[in-house]
Amino acid sequence: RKHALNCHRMKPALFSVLCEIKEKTVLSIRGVQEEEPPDPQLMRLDNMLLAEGVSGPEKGGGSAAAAAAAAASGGSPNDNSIEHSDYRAKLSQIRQIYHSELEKYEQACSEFTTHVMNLLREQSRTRPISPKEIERMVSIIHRKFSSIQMQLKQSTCEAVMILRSRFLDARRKRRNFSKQATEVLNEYFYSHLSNPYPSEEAKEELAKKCGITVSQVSNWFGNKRIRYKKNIGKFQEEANLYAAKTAADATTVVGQQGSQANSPSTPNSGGFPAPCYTPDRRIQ
DNA sequence: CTGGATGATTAATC
DNA sequence: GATTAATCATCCAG
Repeated sequence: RKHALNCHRMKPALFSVLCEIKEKTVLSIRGVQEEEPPDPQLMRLDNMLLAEGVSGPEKGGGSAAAAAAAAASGGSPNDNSIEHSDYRAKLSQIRQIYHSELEKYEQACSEFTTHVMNLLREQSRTRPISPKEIERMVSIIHRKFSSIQMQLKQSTCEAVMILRSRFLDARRKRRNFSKQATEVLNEYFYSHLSNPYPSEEAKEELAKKCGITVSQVSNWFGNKRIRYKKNIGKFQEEANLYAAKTAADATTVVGQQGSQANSPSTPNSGGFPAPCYTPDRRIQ
């Protein structure tokens, strides 16, 4: 009977009528909000992944990328190249997982889609299913899968953020300055105890001499000032040591005027907000 | 392992 | 923008 029905000469006409009715009654009701604007959240995630180089174009082989990055940061031979390579290794790991997952999803999606399409096409022989409806079904499937993809993107973003905070946050890979660097910094600090605020030029000078950055010099002085002020007693010994050191230097290079009142025997007990406020105001 | 030292970050302040 | 004060995260000597 089925076969007889399918072969009936009125069947195509009947089919199209049934499809039309169905479209009018069911599809038109739900098909109102068909077009949704691109999700801003998804766009944000996409942009971030792109910026991090996770979802972007394949940037050559791993070694080539490493070489390029090394050349890009080749200006200063800092020892953070190891950390960077570690960071990039982890990042590429994330990237790999992301891409394989994405591919898996895409494959599953297309598989599922073709499966559903075949099923619907098969059923359309006995049931009124218009091509439009199949199309709709496909778009529904795609939307579902893209929401899954968004979850993947979200979790990938999270992983990248965690990685960043672990590697790029310098606090986590703190190295103490070299002995001579702290020597130089302390020397400056204790010889300018009445006004331990190096100018920009002085900071650059110190940075160069210590092999650190200007902001590191600023950090050091910020920490030193506050910690000295907080417990002057604890730094007394150090103060005497460096006062003696600079005094020795002054004796070797004769001709130093004593405007600073450097008294090694009686160290300044008042601290640097000294009673004798020495205005060394610099122009900004 | 633990506590102090230390470099870096952050919120508040000027 | 610079500095302070508090805090974080790590280092390191004991």
